[in-house]
Amino acid sequence: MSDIAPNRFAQVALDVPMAHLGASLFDYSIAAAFAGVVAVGSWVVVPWGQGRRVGVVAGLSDHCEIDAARVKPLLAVLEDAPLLPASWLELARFCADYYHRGIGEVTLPAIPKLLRTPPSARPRGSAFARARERFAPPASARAASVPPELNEAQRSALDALRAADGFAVFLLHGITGSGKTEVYLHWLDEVLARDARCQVLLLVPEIALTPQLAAQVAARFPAHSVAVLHSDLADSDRAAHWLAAVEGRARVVIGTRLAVLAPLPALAAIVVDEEHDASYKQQEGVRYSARDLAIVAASQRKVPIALGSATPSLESWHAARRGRYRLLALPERVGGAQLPTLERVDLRGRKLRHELAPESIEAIGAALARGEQALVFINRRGYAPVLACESCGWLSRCSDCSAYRVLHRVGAARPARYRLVCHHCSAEQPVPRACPDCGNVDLTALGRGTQRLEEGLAELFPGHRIARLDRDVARTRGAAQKVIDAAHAGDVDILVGTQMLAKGHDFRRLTLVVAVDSDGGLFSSDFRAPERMFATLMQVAGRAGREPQRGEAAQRLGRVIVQTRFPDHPLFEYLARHDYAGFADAQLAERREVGLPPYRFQVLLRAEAVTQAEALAFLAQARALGESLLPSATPAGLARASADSLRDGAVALLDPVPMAMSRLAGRERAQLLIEASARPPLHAFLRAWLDGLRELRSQVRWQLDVDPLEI
DNA sequence: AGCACGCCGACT
DNA sequence: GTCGGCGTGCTC
Repeated sequence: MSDIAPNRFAQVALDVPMAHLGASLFDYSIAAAFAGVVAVGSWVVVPWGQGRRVGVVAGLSDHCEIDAARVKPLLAVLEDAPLLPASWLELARFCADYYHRGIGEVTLPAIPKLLRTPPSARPRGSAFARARERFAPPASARAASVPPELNEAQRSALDALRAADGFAVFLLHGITGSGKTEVYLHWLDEVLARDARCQVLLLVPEIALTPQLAAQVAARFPAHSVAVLHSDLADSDRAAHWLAAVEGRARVVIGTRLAVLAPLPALAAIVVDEEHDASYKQQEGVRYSARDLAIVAASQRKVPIALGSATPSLESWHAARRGRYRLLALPERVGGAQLPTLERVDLRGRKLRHELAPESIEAIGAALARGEQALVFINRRGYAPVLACESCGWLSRCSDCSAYRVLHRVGAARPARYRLVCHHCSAEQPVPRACPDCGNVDLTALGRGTQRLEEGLAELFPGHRIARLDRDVARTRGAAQKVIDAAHAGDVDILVGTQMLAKGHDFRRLTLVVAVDSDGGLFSSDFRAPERMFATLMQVAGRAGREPQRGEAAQRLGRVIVQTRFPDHPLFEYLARHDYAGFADAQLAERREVGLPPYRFQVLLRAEAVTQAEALAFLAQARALGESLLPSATPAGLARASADSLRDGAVALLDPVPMAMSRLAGRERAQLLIEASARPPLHAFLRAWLDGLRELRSQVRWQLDVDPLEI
């Protein structure tokens, strides 16, 4: 067996926060005692500086890269731990390469903390044994549920999915209420039945909002154990569910973006629900897109993947239009329900009461009179976005961010108590008794958020039950669910809230949706703002009038009122026609015209420092370095206009600029945009550039964001 | 990021 | 005479 020299060194992946160093693979020598035990995928304990750490063996070799004198020996192999599959290391390697981070920065954070603590630092006994013992799949909320009959469109989507052999990407475009979830569940059920050991992965944007989803899935798959993975789990539960997934004991894994990096040895199919949702993109550390990684995983594992949405991301829509993804359409609501009608209310020159136009107030009153529910949507939490002194012009600016502190009502005490809160750095302060600049005691709350709207609605509709749902309400464990349950039970007449209300809840008595301020995304400097706004409004609108109510032959038609100052904006035309495809195609045409994703690939180099000048100086230096690495055919000082005509394969570095939120938590931030028309030359450039940037040894903190969502 | 080692002010 | 300020440099 061994005419080959034995492997004497292990390349160990460690999570060492040395971004500027670049590497995260370290060589350790393997003592004879471990020679037969250590394999690629083993968990090992290694010395690190003064202490010890758990790492993952990513490679074995008979020689090492550094001075033999510096190499230290492996201290232990965790034999109780499951061998991490090669397929997982392959995905992690892709992730590390694509996002230009160390393999250890990708692999180790994907492992629950409890399982990667060096054994000596833990109480006696194995963390693995405890985690195995602890695993308890979510209890199904009700008895095994009977799958509902599928309609024709759902059946033909299911037919396409079940015919998939090997890797294929499906984009399931289903309007709100068209029963996408049923299609996934039927499909996954069939996949699980085909092979008694295989596993399926279901990714959702925010599991914390829908704890009932796990119960629903558990009820549909009573024969299979379900593991749930998201960041709100207690450490011990996270370890238990993760281990059950890795060891193949859990056959259904449902989770948020972090679940895409769970090692699933027998993966057979993936679903990404609400694939357009921005929360799939990690916004700190390794800034990966879980949706994109899920597609890579499916491709590497040669399994089918379904992306579902009523408003797909333009990236996915484009891929479907090009034929790279297979488009499956669910154009109708289940049960023959009609889509709501959409009306625009022109706010220009109107007298508003509590931010509501007379038409909106009248419509809410009419819905209430019929015993129906209304939803009032406003994407701004708190009481008022800013506190102002009208005599001297003082505004409640945050001392650490380029933003205003938002006036928040705190507690339920009477009279009301308030605080000023920064939504960016979370800094809080009491409301000043008088203007800090001029001493004026009459400070004015400008504008309205969810809390003030709730107050206004109580005044407009006395005697009606009003409930609010936003991130502030959801902060209390179980509170969001309580509001949702109350709404379902019919104990709420008017729901007020942010987009949190838009996600996936069916309120059967809800027939009216009022979007209070819909203009935020129309003229934003962020080119993705219209896409996000369209998706949010479409989703909120989709809450209205979904299914015929009990004892009713026909469904009551839902009604959506959009309050706007730009009623003629094309976005609303598409929205009124429920024409996602028209909107998406128009947006794509614009993006192609000006050279934006998905026609162009973008990467951001972000920098933060004590002063804006330092951050910009670093980026200027980085840019000069970058220009020197590019072929001379690319002229230095390329401006946006000429970047539009980026020739094939070229990479362009734009001017460093302060970020839109230039100051955050006391640090000044700036960024430099890199654009390219093809990925391979872009990534080749980035590799060379990053080597140079690390050499700069700058004191400025910097990071790369590949495929940034917010610019 | 930690946590060393390494040279200059106020204390038992 | 020491305890300790945080400046720079390393971790296979």
